[in-house]
Amino acid sequence: MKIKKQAMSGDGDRVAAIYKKAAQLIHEKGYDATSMNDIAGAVDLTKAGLYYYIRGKQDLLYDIMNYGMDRLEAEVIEPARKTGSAQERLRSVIACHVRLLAGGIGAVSILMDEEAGLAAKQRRQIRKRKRAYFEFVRDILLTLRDEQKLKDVDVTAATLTLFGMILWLPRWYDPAGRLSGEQLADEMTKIALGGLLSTASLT
Amino acid sequence: MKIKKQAMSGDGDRVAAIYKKAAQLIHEKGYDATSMNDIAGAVDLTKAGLYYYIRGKQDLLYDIMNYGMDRLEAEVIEPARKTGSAQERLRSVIACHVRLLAGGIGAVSILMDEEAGLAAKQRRQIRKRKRAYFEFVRDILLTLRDEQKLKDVDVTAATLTLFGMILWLPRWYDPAGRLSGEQLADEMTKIALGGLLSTASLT
Amino acid sequence: MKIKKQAMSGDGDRVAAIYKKAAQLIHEKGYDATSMNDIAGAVDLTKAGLYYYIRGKQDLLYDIMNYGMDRLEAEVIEPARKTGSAQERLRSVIACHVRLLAGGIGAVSILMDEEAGLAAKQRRQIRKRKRAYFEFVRDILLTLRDEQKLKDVDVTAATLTLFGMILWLPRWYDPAGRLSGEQLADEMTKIALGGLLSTASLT
Amino acid sequence: MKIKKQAMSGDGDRVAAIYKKAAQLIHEKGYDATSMNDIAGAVDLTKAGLYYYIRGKQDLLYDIMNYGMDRLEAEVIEPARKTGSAQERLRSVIACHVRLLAGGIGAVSILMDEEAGLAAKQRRQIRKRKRAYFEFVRDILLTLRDEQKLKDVDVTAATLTLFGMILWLPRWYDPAGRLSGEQLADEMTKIALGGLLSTASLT
DNA sequence: CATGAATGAGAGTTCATTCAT
DNA sequence: GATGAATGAACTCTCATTCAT
Repeated sequence: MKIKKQAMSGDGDRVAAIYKKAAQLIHEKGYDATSMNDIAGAVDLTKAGLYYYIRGKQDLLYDIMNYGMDRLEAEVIEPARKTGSAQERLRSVIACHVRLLAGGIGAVSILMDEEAGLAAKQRRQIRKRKRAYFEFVRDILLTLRDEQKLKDVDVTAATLTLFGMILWLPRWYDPAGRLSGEQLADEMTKIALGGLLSTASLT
Repeated sequence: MKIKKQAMSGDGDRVAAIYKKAAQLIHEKGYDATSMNDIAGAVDLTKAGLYYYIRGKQDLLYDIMNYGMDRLEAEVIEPARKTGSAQERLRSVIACHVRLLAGGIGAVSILMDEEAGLAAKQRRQIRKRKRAYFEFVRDILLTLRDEQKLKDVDVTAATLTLFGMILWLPRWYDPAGRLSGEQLADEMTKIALGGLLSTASLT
Repeated sequence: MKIKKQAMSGDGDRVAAIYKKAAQLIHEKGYDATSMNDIAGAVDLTKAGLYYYIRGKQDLLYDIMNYGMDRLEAEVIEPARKTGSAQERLRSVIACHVRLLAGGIGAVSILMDEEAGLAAKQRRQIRKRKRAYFEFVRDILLTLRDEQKLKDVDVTAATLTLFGMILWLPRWYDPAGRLSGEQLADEMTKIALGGLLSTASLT
Repeated sequence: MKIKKQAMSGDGDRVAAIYKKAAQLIHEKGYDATSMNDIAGAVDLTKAGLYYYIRGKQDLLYDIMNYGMDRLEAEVIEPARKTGSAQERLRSVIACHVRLLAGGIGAVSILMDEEAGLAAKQRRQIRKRKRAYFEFVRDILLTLRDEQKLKDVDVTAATLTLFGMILWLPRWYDPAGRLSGEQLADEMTKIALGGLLSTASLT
């Protein structure tokens, strides 16, 4: 008995392929500039055929973003949650997020850029999940502050500044370039921790 | 005799008002999602009336971006160029750029986001100017490395990471919020320098 | 005391200059493709300024066409009317019309091409004048037939064929080219008369 | 298996119907004055629906003109090429061209009128084909001159005058009128040959 | 006389979406 | 499952025309 697979589960599912290509195209050209025709063509379907698999352009974006958030939670938040100290948790978040983005998964890269394309209700939903991630990281910084391991900075601003470093990455990182994702994760962790932690706690 | 004013000089010029509002709208909704109707309505004109002042949507974007680059060069690069040490130059760049972005000038915020809307020839022009800014900052880091004041990081990646911190700002900063632009400049300078400079050179 | 001159009378009148340039532009690019801006620019006026002299685009076309008909009547019909024999009348019509067209007067060249731009009422008026010219020439052929000087052809078709030869001229004739208007008038008269008159009457 | 039909082949193809109606409308009202809405309405489609079949207005015109040239070459040049003497070749060209135009095929009637609507590259292409036709006919006249069968006229001017007679036809000929296309071809051949050939060679 | 500013109407074109087959 | 055909709505842009100054 065939069971309908979870979207974008990575198996042979046609839907997964559509989501992947769509996410990639949207990452490259932007949501508005990516037409259903572009997407259909990229997965060898006609525009009409595409609609057998998806409900509409907006829903496609919504699904992609939710998939991106799934990955983010699974590969950034979950590992960090299992990590002992706040400092290690922060290091883990940064390194994992950088690694994830360096992986070039369109769905994750898109996350912060294309909210405007969503319907109001969907946007609210996605924002809630993003906010949870933000709070998760901010809480780490708050803990670090309590442990007097944080530089004397505004915690919210610091969190957002940290996000900037990380989330800017899809704009310039070339997986085929000089630095591997792993190396980049190292470099950026170094910079970010250097920027956030008090000098004393950097050893 | 009436003299044609510099575009976006901020005076009563109608064109300036159009550029300003357009930049703001494009910043808020994105270039594609901002229709000429939106822009016209925002400056109390009909769509057709708008075309009395501008040549077309693409040219409008191009003009706005060039204006944004003008401001960037005048208010970030120029002051830094006059600054003595590389370390001070870096501090100046960060603080000035943050202050400029915190000022909420749409034209500057847009700079990094809407390149796709430009014609090929225009894009090349804008890219050249952006590249010059990137090189300017990268050169500062290179100098710092020679002076052994830089952490042991890949200079290019570090420059781009620094840009991420700064350029992400328009996504979240609220001028009416808790932190003034000046405060934010301080905070972010602290974080950025902490992340980039070797521990020894931080006093 | 200044007296309002007849439009396009050839003197220094501003209106005359407008008509002339407009006619020329319309001849070159077609009525629809010629914008009021084009016309205004060609006579060193703004679009708005143009409207001081003319009532509108359609009326401008109408006036130009009437001027063209005036010239046609004065320089083709009138001379022919004063000519003795039908055969000489025909020769005169052909030669004069060719000469007129070779003169490169836009208003005359346009006559047969831009009727569609007129309002219904204007079109009817212009058509009436054109029809009169057609009848005038056709009557010459009818007379020639009675005199047995015409080839055995359908008179209406012959008249229209004759018109074709002549009216096609503005499409290809270059006043700066090899043939003068006078020479061309000779050549075309030779061909046309050869085509229409019975062999016997050609001497 | 459905095979894509040749455009304008006259069968049931939708595209063919569009080309035909479009050509007809353009012939009647001119290219500029014919809107995509007009064309769409004439084939019972919406403006948007029309774009399923064609690439754009300019390309539509280009395709129509090429089709017109195809017909001209097949039905005027080809038959003449197979004809023995130059004199017979000339007679054939005139008669065939007249017959073709009398057939009321919009695409052929348009050929000489709407070049201005084409893009530069397209115009060059169409001009090349027209020029070839012109040269073909001019060569016939040159041959006739060598055979001393031509009146003493400028060959280029004579060719263009001949074209005038023929190409003017769509302006006035009514297929439902008194004269059949066949009759008209006879009449016009008589006139044209009478006009061009030396008296001696007319028998 | 002439203009700067503005507009309503309409142009060509694209696009997400639908539906019978 | 997938498509060819079609559409309504929206978009960018142009143009003839007007009017206060």
